[in-house]
Amino acid sequence: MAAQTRTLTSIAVVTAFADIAAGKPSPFFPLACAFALMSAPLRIAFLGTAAFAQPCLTALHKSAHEITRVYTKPPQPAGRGRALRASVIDSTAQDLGLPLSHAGRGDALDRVDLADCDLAVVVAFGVLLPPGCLSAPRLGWCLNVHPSLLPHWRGPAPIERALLAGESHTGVSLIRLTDTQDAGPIICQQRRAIESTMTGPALHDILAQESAPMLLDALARIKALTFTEQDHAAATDAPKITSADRRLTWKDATQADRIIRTFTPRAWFMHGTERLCAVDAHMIENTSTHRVPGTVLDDALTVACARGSIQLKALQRPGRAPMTAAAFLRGYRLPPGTVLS
RNA sequence: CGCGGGGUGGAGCAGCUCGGUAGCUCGUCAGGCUCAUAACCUGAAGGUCGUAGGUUCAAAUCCUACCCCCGCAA
Repeated sequence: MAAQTRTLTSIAVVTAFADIAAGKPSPFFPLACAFALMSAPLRIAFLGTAAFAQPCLTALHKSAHEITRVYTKPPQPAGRGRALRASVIDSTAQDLGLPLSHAGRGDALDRVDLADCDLAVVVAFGVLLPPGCLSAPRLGWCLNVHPSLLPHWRGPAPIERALLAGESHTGVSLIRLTDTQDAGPIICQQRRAIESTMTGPALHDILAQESAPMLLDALARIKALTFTEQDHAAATDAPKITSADRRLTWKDATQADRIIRTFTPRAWFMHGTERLCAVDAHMIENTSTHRVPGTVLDDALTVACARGSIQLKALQRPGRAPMTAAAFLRGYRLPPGTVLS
């Protein structure tokens, strides 16, 4: 495939130039331009860690481009028991048989050598690249995939922040890396509507899937790409998610619904000393209950909020599996009048 | 060795501290009531109590090891 493309390009270009040199219009000229713009396969270094990066890595591997090396964060203590766990990209790269290096904070990052590739593609890497790396690839820059419509939601949690803010749209941006996080000039963006029932994990997967063809398309046009400076004045922040962000407050049913959808199944609240997770819910609009926010209103687990109310459809208590409200109530007392906090 | 919870008929749970006949809310099946029903009444089927050892006259319950599931925190 790579060889064929190169050969066709050569033939078209040579023929076109021969014609032009001979002083006659060439029918091959447009073809030559097309092939030249399409460009040959690239040698690419891939830097990624989180699951969001997986579709991009897989797509690159299937494409004509050559992945010179995959860089990912070293295995970190994670999960129960704090055993070392390899990143998603770590295991994916191994499955695909790609050359793999670990690069984390500090000196491990110095081992990132981008001089051997045409371009570095950075997706959900989780580590800021040292300034020296940014221009190291042969093309002189690094490409970053970011799951938001930059300059909105710069930072580590753009998907969640967009959903929590009740945005009607978000999307994926391809940018050139600069020394300021997520502030580089934009190559292209793809908008994506956020339906009222969208959940965080679903949106994450959708954007991850959609980013792969965007990336391939940009690589195919690599020599014709244009860079548009971000409107820095319009930038918004998407800080890391904390446990407090996932807690329900019963202030506003709309906001409670967003929190549950964004963080399902990890949105939580307290019942006495028990910490319960709200897995799924249905917002009930325009109901002014005048009850203490957090009060259970009926046998169907409708909970009063200061504004509106919300019905919990599925929940989970610590140590137990998630279950429907009906199943939950069979073994857990949560009668009307109970106040949750 | 980060902290912690759990595994009991098909579902969700109680029982374990203090060993002594398998319990609750449902579901399923059969029958009844009803114009009718997801409602109500009556009855029935269905369980090696995660696995393997140990202690004991006797283990869901106490002891040991192992398997599986989950929450927190990172």
